[in-house]
Amino acid sequence: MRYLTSVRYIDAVARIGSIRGAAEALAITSTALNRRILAIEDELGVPIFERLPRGVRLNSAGEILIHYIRHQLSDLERVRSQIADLSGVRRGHVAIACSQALLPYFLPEQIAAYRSEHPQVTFGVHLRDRADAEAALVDHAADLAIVFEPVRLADFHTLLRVPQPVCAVVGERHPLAGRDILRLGECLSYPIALPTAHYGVRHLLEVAVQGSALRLEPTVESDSFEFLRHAVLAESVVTFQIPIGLPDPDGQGGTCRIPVDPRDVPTGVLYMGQLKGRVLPVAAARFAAQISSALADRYEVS
Amino acid sequence: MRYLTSVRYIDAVARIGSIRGAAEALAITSTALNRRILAIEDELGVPIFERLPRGVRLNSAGEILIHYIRHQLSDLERVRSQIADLSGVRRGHVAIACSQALLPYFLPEQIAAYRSEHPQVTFGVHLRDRADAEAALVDHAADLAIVFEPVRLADFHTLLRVPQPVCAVVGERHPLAGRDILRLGECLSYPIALPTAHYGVRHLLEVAVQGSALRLEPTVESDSFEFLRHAVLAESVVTFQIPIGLPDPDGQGGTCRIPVDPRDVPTGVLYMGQLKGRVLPVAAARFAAQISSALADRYEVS
DNA sequence: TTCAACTGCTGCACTTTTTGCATCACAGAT
DNA sequence: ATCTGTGATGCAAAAAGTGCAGCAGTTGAA
Repeated sequence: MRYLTSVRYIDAVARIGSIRGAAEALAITSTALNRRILAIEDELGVPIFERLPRGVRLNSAGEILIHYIRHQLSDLERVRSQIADLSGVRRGHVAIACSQALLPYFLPEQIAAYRSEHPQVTFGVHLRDRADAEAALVDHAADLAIVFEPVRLADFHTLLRVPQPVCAVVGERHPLAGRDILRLGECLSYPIALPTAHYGVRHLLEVAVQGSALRLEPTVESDSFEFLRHAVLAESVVTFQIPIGLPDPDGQGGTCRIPVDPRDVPTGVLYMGQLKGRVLPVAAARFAAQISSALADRYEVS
Repeated sequence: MRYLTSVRYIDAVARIGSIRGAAEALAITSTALNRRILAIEDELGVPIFERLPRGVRLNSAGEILIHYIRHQLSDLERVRSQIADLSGVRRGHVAIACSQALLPYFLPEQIAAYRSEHPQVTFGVHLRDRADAEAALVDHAADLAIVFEPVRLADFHTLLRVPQPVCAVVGERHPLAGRDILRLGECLSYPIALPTAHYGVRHLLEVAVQGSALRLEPTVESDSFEFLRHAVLAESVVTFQIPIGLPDPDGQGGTCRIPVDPRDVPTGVLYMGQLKGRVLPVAAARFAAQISSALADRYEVS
């Protein structure tokens, strides 16, 4: 929609933090962009950017305005997708911010399934930790967030909660392989590979050993869940992940998942949510519904 | 804001129902307006108006769009007023849809009080019956609605409820004058003047006589509360109104109000509310707060 | 029917707005 | 002091929007 170019420009300048930089990204000259901003500030009667030696930054009036602008822009997307829906075609774009566990198996399958029904819908999948995922919702960079054990929930409207017990993952020739359930102590008697500190699984494990005689002494640490899953194939270590990030229990490629006794490690929760107060575009809402039902089939949800 | 001219035009066309008519109202030529609409429809990919022999009307895509547009326009007003508030000046416009009872005393006083504090704020006061007041909220023609006993509350978010017992109003020389409380039967033994059927007070009275031996046989009917108040001065009739629409009990100009026993006539409720899900501009929100506290001082509120 | 009055739409000339180039003034980093 | 980055501005070209006159179509009354 042409008539919103000015506000798109403001959004870009706010994100990029410099008029010249945003101009380049928008493929126009800085002159045109600068003039549009001056014009808007003139109409508004107050400046919305403070000019710094290294660029511009929103002032408080600008902060108010940018919230309005981003709502306006994403509402327009919703309206367009609703209107497209009227004529039978479902189109649109769904932007998802999620944690690593969703990347290898779950989301690719779900997106493929959705796109086979509605090929006009495009997807964006962005890896974000818990705090950044909520931030992405707030500045409308994402429609949906799927995160494990989120910290704060101020602007987060929960659509779904899925319990995810922490599972030990071992190679199929590891001594623990084939067990039905494990006590945490058993796992920790072998060399372990852990995600780095700020991830949800690590947090749950830290909580678990708190006040017990057990200690977490990882031989390998990584911020890549994919690396950890492959580490158990390469050497005889135990790592911990949540079910949704693991391959199907049948026919898995050489790894073995065993739930850890919930008496030792509290069960984590995976949350799907959206920005509080926002109305999602048709495509995003329907995709969220699909995810909900897919998760309900696999796990107990609430 | 210049950049919203196109959507303002669409709003006008939708309200007026004809391009040429709207063009005249907007002080431009029909050519320009027509072209803007064609351009928007072109960008959107679908028409938003259906062309009728006598003008245009929104189609279903247009209905979706107009909701978005009106939200956008009124949100901009809120943003502007919030930004103005940052610099200390409270400006803006408050549009109120209300029933007749608010017009003679209450609203003029309240608006005068508010404007003495914030002269930059302008007001619009629109007489609407209960259904139309809610419609005015929905299409953003009003920020606040103050109505008596509203019928449906689908898009209405109640901000305040004030009980308003039905009062008999008589001239100061009427036989009933000076009483503290009246039974309905006493009133109906005199000639009565009533509001026409669809008003709240009339409705409460109709309910009251339902299934009793009493009957409402008005000698005068009017849709003007002002006329009814003056009727009791001109001849010896009894009429019925709610307290907020009556002059101060002390020093009133020749009329006398006496509550009707609530055992006979159920107490009505005055509602103040806004459009559900909307965030009001600063001025409207503060005015609503002032009204709330003013009413809380006078009546029991909930 | 016939005609007037209304509708939305369109080609062309004109006006207004927006854009881009070259340049300036300023602030921090080197 | 120099250099590199920033946003702002005068001026001319390009683009977008506007108004006039006139088109085709429908409705409703004579």
